Amino acid sequence: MPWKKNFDVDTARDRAKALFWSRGYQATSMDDLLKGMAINRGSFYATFGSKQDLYLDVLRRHEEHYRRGVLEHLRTAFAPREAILALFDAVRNEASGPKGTRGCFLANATMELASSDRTVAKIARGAFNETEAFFHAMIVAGRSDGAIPPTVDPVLAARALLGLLLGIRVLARGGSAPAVLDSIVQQVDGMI
Amino acid sequence: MPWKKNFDVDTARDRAKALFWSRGYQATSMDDLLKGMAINRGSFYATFGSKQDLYLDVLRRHEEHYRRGVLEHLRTAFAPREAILALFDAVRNEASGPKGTRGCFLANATMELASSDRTVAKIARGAFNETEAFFHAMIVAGRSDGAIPPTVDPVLAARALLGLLLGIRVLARGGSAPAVLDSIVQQVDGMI
DNA sequence: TCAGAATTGGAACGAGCGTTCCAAACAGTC
DNA sequence: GACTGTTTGGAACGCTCGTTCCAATTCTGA
Repeated sequence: MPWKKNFDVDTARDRAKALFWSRGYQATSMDDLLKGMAINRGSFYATFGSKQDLYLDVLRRHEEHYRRGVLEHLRTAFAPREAILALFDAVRNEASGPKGTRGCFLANATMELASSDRTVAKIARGAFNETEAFFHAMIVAGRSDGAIPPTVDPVLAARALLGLLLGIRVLARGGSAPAVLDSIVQQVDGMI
Repeated sequence: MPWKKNFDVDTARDRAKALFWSRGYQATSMDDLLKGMAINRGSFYATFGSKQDLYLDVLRRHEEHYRRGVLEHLRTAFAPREAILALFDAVRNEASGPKGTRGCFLANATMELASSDRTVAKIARGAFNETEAFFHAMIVAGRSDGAIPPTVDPVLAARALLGLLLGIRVLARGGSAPAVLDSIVQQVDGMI
């Protein structure tokens, strides 16, 4: 029997994700990756295939585990209206923190690659749709339990919230003042 | 005295802008540029300095002439409330058209380069601030002329509108359905 | 008509890219 | 302790990148 790799695949992938997240796909070179992941070329190609394979793998995992997990957590841990506010709050806090200019992994991927890479475009579209569906479901439920006024149109509001969520990320990546992000979160509070 | 260039500098720059806009900075190679601009290396470097110089030049011109021009036009051609709606309408229409996936030049530049290039970050920040100021001024004026209810907070709403504007662009670049963009514009109508 | 000056086209460069390849190192099995 | 099959580290590859350089070309002013 062969021996096991002497590095942790998940750890290496997480480090790669951090690099892709803050620098983007093209601006992250193989040398950056190898140094950041603390492995070398042979191990990299044997384990992850190629730079592109790794990126898509990271993107898919982010999308299927991280993002969905967050929404699922919000769905179960909060009342509908509070789930929406908690999401915006979390994004605001993250954007105001040290890693703020990383923005949103999915939004970054969309802006950089969606117009040239169909796989990325497809993943992004799916993520946007699911997030919109999350907002929609929360608004419908919130109207039922009385926390959200019935004047709020679920379809319209859900899409507007999706737009605001992405907008916050762009502003964050551009280094906007936290006060601007605060205002948007406050506006969401008044909107639903 | 020397002779004149036998290509039009402005035309060439416009063509370069189109390329940068749809593909981004890094993904546009020198060969792409030379072919698209229909000039050759010597002329390029003699006229525009370098790829980076040209990009920053294009970005600055877009920012100082195009974007400011649009806002100025809206300011003078429409009543305050209608100016805001007209802006969103224009963005929606552009995003639904054939060039929709280009997104917003400024937003694209921010996402791709603001975290690594201070000049880009500075230009973007300025543009965002001016756009926010435009919304703020229109809301204040709209409240004065009665078109916008006094319950709308100028600061909060202006920032939310800025967020929505950028969000629309991200969704557009990701290839979202026009109906989603329509909904957001509709939501803006109800928001102010 | 000719000298002067800037443009033009294209060859060439060095650097960096992602990737391939392979000998050496190694863990587990017989 | 030799065999087996992977992993490992690093040299090397071919390609593309942005840029430089220069001889030929082209137009203007004298």
